[in-house]
Amino acid sequence: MARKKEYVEDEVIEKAMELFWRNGYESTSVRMLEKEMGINQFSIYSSFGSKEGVFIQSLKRYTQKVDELIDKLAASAEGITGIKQYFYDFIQFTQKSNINRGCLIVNTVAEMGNQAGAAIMAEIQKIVERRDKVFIQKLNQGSNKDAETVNKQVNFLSIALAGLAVSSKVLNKQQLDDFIDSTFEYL
Amino acid sequence: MARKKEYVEDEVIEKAMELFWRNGYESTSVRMLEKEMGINQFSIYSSFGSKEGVFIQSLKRYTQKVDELIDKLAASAEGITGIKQYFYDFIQFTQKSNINRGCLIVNTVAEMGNQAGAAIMAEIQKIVERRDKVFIQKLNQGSNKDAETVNKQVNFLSIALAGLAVSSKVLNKQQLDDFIDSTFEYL
DNA sequence: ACCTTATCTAAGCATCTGCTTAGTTTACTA
DNA sequence: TAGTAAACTAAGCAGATGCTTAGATAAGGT
Repeated sequence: MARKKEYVEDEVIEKAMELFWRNGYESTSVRMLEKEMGINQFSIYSSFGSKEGVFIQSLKRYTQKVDELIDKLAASAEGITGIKQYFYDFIQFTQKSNINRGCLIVNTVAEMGNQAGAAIMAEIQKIVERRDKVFIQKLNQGSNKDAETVNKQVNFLSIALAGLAVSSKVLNKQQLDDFIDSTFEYL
Repeated sequence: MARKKEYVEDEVIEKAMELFWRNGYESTSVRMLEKEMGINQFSIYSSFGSKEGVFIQSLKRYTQKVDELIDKLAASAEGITGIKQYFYDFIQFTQKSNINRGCLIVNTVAEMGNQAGAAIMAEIQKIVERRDKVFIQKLNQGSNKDAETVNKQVNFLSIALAGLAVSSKVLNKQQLDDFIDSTFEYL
């Protein structure tokens, strides 16, 4: 009946994600996407509708990757030590291939703040909520803190992780590791 | 002999700074600067050379403002409590006028990472070094920790502050205050 | 083999980007 | 009051921006 797509959408989104991750949303042009994804602008628009559409799919792909890290934490027998390991895993995840790209989610918050479109906001909240849920679970493991305390600890870890993500763009590994050490010293 | 400028450079830079602070470097166009600064593009280029030139001057103006907060801390009799107050002062400083603009320095790091031009990098390092110096001084106040401990604490505070700055774009005051509480709980 | 339908290429759209330049206006000196 | 030098206005530059569209190409059912 009709012609077949010459590309797999998941594969080209992976490449788009890398580009947005490195450059941010605004600094990534459709021409750059075209080159990196290896498909024509027509195909980009017919598959994803708009530049923002490509970005949202990239965010979804990104959250899938972060989900794997969260899965590992959730499956771990450790409590707080497991969360600490998540921190280490996370900075390793962001620094693959010698480029200081930070975290796509944190980068996006920094770039768009609360002016981000609803679909983007939704994607960000989704990953944050899932992560916080597992953090809470791990913080409760083998102790009986009240909900308020745990809540405050999750809040602390969340903002600490954001700091780590931005800072990873300019600081060295030692400084990041030291920060993680300090963060978990009294937790 | 010649005509007078109809604007004061410091005054128009103040407005440029506000714009960069809200929107970031890339998302701020020369046309937007023209409107906000209230002067023609010719004047912008004759006074500051380029868009980057305007940005660098904006950074300098920003660091002057942050310097006032650091001055207050340096003048304070308090040690660690003084640093905690600096954290509160800082989030208040970023949130003037109900816009969640975060911190211009942290925003710039998030946007450009280590790809920032030398002049921009220099300006960022200048303010960070000055702040860290005062932090160290305050951490040493009334205690005899070894240099390594203090160094690690400054590193911790620096990254925590970055986290606070990004997070201030999407979190509420209670969450930010709770984070500050947690940060200084065991320091 | 032919027709339908989706996918491809590549050129094009209006608008915006950072920056420049020709020509006018202003202020001060001589 | 005439001359000079800087600062103004506003039009314009080439190239980039996000997105669209006309026409060629290919895959399958009949």
